[in-house]
Amino acid sequence: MTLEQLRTFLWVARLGGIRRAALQMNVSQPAVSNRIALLEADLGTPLLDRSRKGVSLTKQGVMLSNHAEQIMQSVERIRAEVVPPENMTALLRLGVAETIVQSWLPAFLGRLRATHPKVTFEISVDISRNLREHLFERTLDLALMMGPVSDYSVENVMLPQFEMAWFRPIDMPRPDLTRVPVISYHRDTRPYHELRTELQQRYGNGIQMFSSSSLSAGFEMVAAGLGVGVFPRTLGQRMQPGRIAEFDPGWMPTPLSFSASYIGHPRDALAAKAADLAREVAEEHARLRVASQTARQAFGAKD
Amino acid sequence: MTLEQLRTFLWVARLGGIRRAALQMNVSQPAVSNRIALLEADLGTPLLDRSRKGVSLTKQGVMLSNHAEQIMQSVERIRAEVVPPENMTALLRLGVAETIVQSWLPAFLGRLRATHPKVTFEISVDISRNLREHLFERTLDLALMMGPVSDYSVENVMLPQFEMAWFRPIDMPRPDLTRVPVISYHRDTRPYHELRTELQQRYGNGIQMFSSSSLSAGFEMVAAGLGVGVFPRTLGQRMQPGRIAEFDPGWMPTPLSFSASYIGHPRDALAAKAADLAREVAEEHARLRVASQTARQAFGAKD
DNA sequence: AGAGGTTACGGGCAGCGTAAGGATC
DNA sequence: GATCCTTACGCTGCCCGTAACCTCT
Repeated sequence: MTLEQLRTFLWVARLGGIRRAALQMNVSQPAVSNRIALLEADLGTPLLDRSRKGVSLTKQGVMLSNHAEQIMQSVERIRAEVVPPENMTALLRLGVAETIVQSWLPAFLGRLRATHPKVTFEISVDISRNLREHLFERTLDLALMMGPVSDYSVENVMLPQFEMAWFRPIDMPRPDLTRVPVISYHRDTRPYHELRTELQQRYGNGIQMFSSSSLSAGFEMVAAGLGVGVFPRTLGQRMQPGRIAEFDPGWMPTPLSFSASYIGHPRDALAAKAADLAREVAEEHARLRVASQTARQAFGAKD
Repeated sequence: MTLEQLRTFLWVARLGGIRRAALQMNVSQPAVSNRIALLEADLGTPLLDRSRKGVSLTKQGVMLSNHAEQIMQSVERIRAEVVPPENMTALLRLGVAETIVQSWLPAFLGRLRATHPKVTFEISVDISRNLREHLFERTLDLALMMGPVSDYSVENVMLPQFEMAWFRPIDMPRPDLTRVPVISYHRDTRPYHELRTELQQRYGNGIQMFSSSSLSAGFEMVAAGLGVGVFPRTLGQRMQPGRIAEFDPGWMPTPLSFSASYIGHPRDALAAKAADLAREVAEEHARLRVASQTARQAFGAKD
């Protein structure tokens, strides 16, 4: 019996197929077949029922999987507790929503890199819907996205919310929402849809909306006078300083709720640690923003 | 990280030396060295402190050993619960006191062989003192011996006691203990010493004792008229039928207490199972003996 | 026919034992 | 110098991937 055999067996059990496990583990399908065969020979009992399409566990297979899960949990704990963070060598496939990229992602990566210098990153920026999908496909280890993901298999660490604000071009003092386009997030995102619903309720169907999958492009459009924007307040403070200004049409969209989400089963200790660090950094960032915002408001009042 | 590395690490930790672990595991000493080195490289942290004679665990080593113990416990449970007994292939090094050999060992081996046909035995018959020693040296997996062994590392399953009885040659109606030798167990056993002390207290130093490391030889000596014997009652009933008889000099030695003892750490599931089976068989055997003895007494009374 | 699993087979490399080389008492 | 561990170095054998084969729907 080897850990590799047990790990392989668990993937076969979880995914319900040798083929799928092989794909997941980046090895050939016969290799997986062989590992299972060796494990069965070692234990002297069949573990898989190969009668139907794919495979299912035998009674012994079920018992084994329980104990094997325990073992893998202990292994994870070893990797998390015994290995000093600065010697952790791993790959963290990180999915990030653009709002995060534009706010505290650099700070987060810096901190993570400082404590875990040997961990390599693979960062993909995408809309939360796709990130969630990749998380389920297990092609992402951790997603910093609009959340939480309400699925039993996913662990969510809640992050500070982002308050939304209206932005106008600096030379458009009193925008009329029924006449200028409203620019916001990508069409397939939740804030876009909430905004659209709200706008329709308030102003009817005449509202024109532009969506941008790039936040900086969205801000650029506002700055260029193409329309008004609905974006997180903290982003507006630095994306186009001097070219845009906040305004208040009388109502605000609901704040954006974010989470650091990762698959809980099998648990990835690094992802869990990184998620906690993300919360830490994000909360610091939120405090700083509030402080600087207060300062700015104070300054603005004087101005 | 492999199970073999963890298992090796635990032996090194337990025995406090790479050399000792290698000896225990029947591999070369550099092989153990290398396994530890690989494990340390994998975890990116030293696990052993090699400054002094032998080795001691670092802080990380202690943490690892806790988790590794957990893992090995799970592995043991797999071997015990998932593997069907009839497919268990293992070596059970069994140490047996001769009293057991002469009473229920055959029945025990038969039952064990029936439930665990693929387990091979290595049986050594010796006096309990030596069996205990070999248990500590880990050259025995299970000892059926006079017990219990009062050491924190040893698990004891208590077995039925053996009542002692006095035996005389059939043609020596009223033996005089001050004039005929008393024959019993080997000189280095507890019953021999208890008997000797008791005899000295009752009859003074004039008593002559013969000891035999072989029970059948002891009985043979009694049958041949060399002296009287003190042996378990149930054995006398069949060792020399017709040539010896019980008699009562007015007092009886204390019964012999037996146990099935095995090392509890690391736990050997097969040894534990076998110990339970031993208790079962021994208790059945005791019940049968009592029954046949009652029958015989009834017959004797009629005779 | 195609999806999913097993068997067959050559090749690479992980890990073993032997033997020699430090370090520490 | 004795004891204990590490390093060096061939060699074996395990396990992988490729390819062909089997077996269901």
